[in-house]
Amino acid sequence: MATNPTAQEHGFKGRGRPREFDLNEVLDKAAQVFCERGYHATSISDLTSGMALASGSVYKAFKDKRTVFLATFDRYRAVRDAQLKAAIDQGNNGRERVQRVVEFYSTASHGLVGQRGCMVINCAAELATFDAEIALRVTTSLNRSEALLTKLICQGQTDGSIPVSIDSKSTARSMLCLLQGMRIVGKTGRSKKQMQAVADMALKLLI
Amino acid sequence: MATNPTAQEHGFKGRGRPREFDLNEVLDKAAQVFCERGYHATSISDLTSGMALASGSVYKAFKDKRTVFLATFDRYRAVRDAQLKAAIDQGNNGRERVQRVVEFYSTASHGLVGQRGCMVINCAAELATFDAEIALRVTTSLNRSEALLTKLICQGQTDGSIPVSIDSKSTARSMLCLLQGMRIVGKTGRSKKQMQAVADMALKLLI
DNA sequence: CTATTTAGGACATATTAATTCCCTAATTAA
DNA sequence: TTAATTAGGGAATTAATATGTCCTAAATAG
Repeated sequence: MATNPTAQEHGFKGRGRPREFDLNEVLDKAAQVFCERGYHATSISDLTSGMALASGSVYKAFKDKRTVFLATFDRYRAVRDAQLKAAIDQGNNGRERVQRVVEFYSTASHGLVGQRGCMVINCAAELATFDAEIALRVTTSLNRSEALLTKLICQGQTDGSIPVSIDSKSTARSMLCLLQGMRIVGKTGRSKKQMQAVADMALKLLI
Repeated sequence: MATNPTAQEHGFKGRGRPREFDLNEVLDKAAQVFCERGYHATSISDLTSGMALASGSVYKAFKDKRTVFLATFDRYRAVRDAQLKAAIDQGNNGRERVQRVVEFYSTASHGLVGQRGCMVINCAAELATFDAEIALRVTTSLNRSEALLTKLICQGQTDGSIPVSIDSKSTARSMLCLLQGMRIVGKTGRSKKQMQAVADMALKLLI
């Protein structure tokens, strides 16, 4: 019978009342709260209002606040990685793909989204010396970004769009620093034009 | 009459027992605690053990936790600015001075100090969308760093060590992003050699 | 319909952390 | 020496909040 459409979406099987909310949507809302307030300053009531869920429901879906956070972190990264991949796929060679990445970050580093900041970076700052498991996720995330950049640079060196004279690994790491820094500086209110100029400058690293 | 040497140091005047500890030393210790644990996760007892002061003494010297934090932040910046200035003064022209700045950051972005991270950046991440007064200080701090870089680049353009063809402002902003990013990435454990390579790459922005 | 399962939200509790308070000791001016 | 004053320390207080527990209503399979 499944008159509740959301129930079908989630592939609800057994009897009983099906879940009414979309888990991913809820996690996306949680990500906003965590980005704005950080981990420790976020209370359960901040989460329940942000997620539009009652506390009982939160505790039914997750063990505790930390579990909500970890799930939110993973979801945040999955969404961002998908967006980034879509942007990269629009580039026709290594250099253009790196360019797309840089543009992606400059877009994310201004205005309201820029002010909210990146959840990975915020975690690195707030929790890296605090929670080993979260630190590991942050490190993994940054390492993957660095590896992705290295791959794109190598592609460019193969297809001729990036000079083979540069060291792909060091360049990728420098690029990573620049990108992360953009998101930090972007929290303090820079204009779209200013961050675009930074993105253009970033490409100097590829020479 | 002033048998306690510390009393004289602090210019104690009236009658009564003089302060026994050095305020700056205490704030330096507090900076370590705040860097490692962030603002919200730092309890007063974390502070008292870190500062080697009892809670009563902390509240005699400061209004509340936030006041301790603001004083710590200001002290942190003063110390770091002095160190940075000393490094800059060793450069003989604009380019060399920028180089010193970049080296200063690469040194700070590895090992234990690197893992602890920069208090300004950690604050930007944790408190920028949370506490307006702290956000203002973070913004001011970053703006000053950007202005300093712009000044050094202009010096280089005047003394001929940096090409006049580059845009000093955009370059300074990009450099700022790269430097801040180094401190973020440095939190996740990079080697001295790796960060030095990034520092070398950073100079490509000056071409 | 009936049994079953889940959301929602109010209420209770227990922990943790910020702040206050008070007592003692130290220091100094007179 | 004495009175005044202030620092230091830590216990006590208070406030916040994370977490756990109900109960009711809703939805569903059989």
